[in-house]
Amino acid sequence: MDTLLSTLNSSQRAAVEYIDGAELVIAGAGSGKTRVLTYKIAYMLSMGLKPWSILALTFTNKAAREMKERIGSLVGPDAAHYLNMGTFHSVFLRILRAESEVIGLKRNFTIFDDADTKSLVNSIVKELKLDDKCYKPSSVLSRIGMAKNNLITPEAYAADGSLLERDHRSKMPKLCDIYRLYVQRCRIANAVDFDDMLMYTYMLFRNHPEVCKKYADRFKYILVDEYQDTNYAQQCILTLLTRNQNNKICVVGDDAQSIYAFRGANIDNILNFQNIYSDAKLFKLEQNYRSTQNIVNAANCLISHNQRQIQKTVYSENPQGDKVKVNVTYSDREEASVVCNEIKRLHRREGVEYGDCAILYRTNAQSRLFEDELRRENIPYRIYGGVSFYQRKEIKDIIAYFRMVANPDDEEALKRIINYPKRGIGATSVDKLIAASRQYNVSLWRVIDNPKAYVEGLSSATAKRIVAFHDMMQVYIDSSTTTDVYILGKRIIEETGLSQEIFADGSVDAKERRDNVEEFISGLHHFVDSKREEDYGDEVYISNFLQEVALVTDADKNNNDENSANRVSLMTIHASKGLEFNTVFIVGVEENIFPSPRACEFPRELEEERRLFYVAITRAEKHCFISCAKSRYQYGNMLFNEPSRFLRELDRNVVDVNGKLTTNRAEYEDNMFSSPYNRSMPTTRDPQRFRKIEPARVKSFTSRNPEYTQSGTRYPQASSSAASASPASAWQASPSAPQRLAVGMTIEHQRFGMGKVVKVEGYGENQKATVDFENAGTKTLLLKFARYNIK
DNA sequence: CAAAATGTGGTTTTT
DNA sequence: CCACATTTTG
Repeated sequence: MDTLLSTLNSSQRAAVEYIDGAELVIAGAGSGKTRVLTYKIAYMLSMGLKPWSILALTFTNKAAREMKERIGSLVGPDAAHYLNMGTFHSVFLRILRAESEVIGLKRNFTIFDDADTKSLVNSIVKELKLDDKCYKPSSVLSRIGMAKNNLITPEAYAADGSLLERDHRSKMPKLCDIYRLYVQRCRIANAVDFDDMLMYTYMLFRNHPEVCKKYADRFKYILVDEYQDTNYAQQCILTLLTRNQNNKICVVGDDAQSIYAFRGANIDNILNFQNIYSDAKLFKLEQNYRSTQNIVNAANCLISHNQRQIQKTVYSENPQGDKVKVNVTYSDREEASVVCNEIKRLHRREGVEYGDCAILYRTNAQSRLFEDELRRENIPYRIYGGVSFYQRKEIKDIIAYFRMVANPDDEEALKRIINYPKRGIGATSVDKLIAASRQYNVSLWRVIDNPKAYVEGLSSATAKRIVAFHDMMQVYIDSSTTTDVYILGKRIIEETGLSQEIFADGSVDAKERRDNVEEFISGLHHFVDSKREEDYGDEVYISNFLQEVALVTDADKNNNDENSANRVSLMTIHASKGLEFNTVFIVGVEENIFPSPRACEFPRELEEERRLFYVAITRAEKHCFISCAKSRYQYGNMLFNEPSRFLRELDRNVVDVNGKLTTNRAEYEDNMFSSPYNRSMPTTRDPQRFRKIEPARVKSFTSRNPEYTQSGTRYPQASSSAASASPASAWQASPSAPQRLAVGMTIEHQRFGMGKVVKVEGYGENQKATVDFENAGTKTLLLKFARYNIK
């Protein structure tokens, strides 16, 4: 242990060795924060603390896993295995599961993800007959989320005048009603959302002191990483577990890197920590080991413009290094080109690997131009962010089946799959079922158990199909506690027709989806295997799988495989938190982008943007390039943004500026047409646009004018006999055909080509056929409209 | 039912 | 411009 400690500097060591009480560690960027945390835990273990009495809370699962590994390599894997380590959400979810009865949930409750909560809000808004223009799910959910993060129940919300007034002002006076219903629906569905995990934990501990005591007795020492990004609910839970119980707490963070206020994080938690824990000892880690002096100085210079912060002096004893370079370009395309050229130059002349470079931007939409340019230049790159694996439709469909098996009351899951794959339960029927579920205040699952009893005027054919669906799911539910998730999962995918749906479609587009499903199934296998190993041979059921999968995200994936090796990284600044790169490009540093326009109204939010910029700069080890463009396309039209105010805050002693930090449109236009870059660069954009002629408007006129576009080529279906000369008429107009169509026939479809009829159902208007096409996969056609010939 | 056309709206994001 | 939802069309 002593040799371990001797590798730390004096302040790091002091922070590690203090284990007598509340502790606040302010860890400047690149100051070895993770090292301090891991060594501290190792130190506590060496002092005789039991691993299971330590609780370490992190921001991401990945951080928890890595820390556990590092501690394992310090003190041996056995002790590390017994540490309680994870995100707030994963740790508290486990507790909620164990104590579910106390808070009135069934143990098998499921978790609503973003799509579920959005869909739930949409249906509530519709039910209350509110205007969905005013009540956009995103804004409704953000209000509900804020309420939950601040531990405000629907009742408290309805009683809070200032909240109501605010909702009134923003044209959402019924928000508290939506909130109340939202909570009610979640409970009926036996489901929790992400914010509930914190709020329910708080309620559990506050309302049931004996339960709180039980966990407080278990967690003698609590460590919290990234404390600057915790919210009020998290802080309150910690208070219940520590201050009132005399447990030790150590929080680590950097107020200058608090960048998640938009989702509830409260920087006051770290700023006021010593008010809550008056005896808390403060440690500051101020030596930066990551970056050159110039980079550290530039970052310090920037952040000094913030008022609300804890005083500290971050310094570096690394080489001075190059000055941070600021480059003003004329256009967004030029910016991309300049960045790529610089990457190529560094690669050729200074031996900087592609994998050492990162391009950081404020919003995901900015990645496009860089992507294009990197591809054109054959520079390998990797984009972080975007749609994650578990967000893909095909994967979510499978998981919806799993969720329903684990928790049949899960209404969002049920709605998703009751008619997918198609089983003849249309939207109208589903609406009736849902209405009945509201009317009788029972879950949808109860209703579909006996639909005729709840719903008037349901055709018996439909009722039969609904019951068939119910019974099919019931079989899976019955085997879900005896059959492991891999076996049952495969059965579900095959028997419900999901695999048909995905694998029958031979098109190129579907390839990726098929691959995803394959990957998912092999992931299931892997999950079962590794879980068995971990838990010494226990069976692994669907519920076990769901419990973990709900909290897994792409950011947790290890990106160290050869696939991502040595590629330029592209990501938002938010996603770059905690990472470091030899060379960093911070792009699009312009007013209206960075800071974003919404942030400019309030000083608090502006300070957060500045911290975000601080995070970006401090990712860099050796080289930091900042750029902004004087013109840029956004939403299809040209913008002329000023360079960001943050750039003017950077002292010229540490920053080299290439170009002027002011601009206006006239100046832009002068330069645009004289710049050699813009003349030599072939561009798809018509320079005429700069002269304010709107070619788009001309185009839209033609496409919106049916007489112009379509005269002579299209005829209404009803008069198709009159159109016998047109090419389309070579295809049989349907109405005469359906009676003659039967299973086993081969037809030639106008668009899909040759195919074999595998199913015919319905009568008259609604008759439809399922056809297995040679090249286009299996399709269901409504015969009223289909154009085909019988062969 | 499925594809095409039209309309709309648009930070950051992890759990 | 682009992704998504809704409407129209065959």
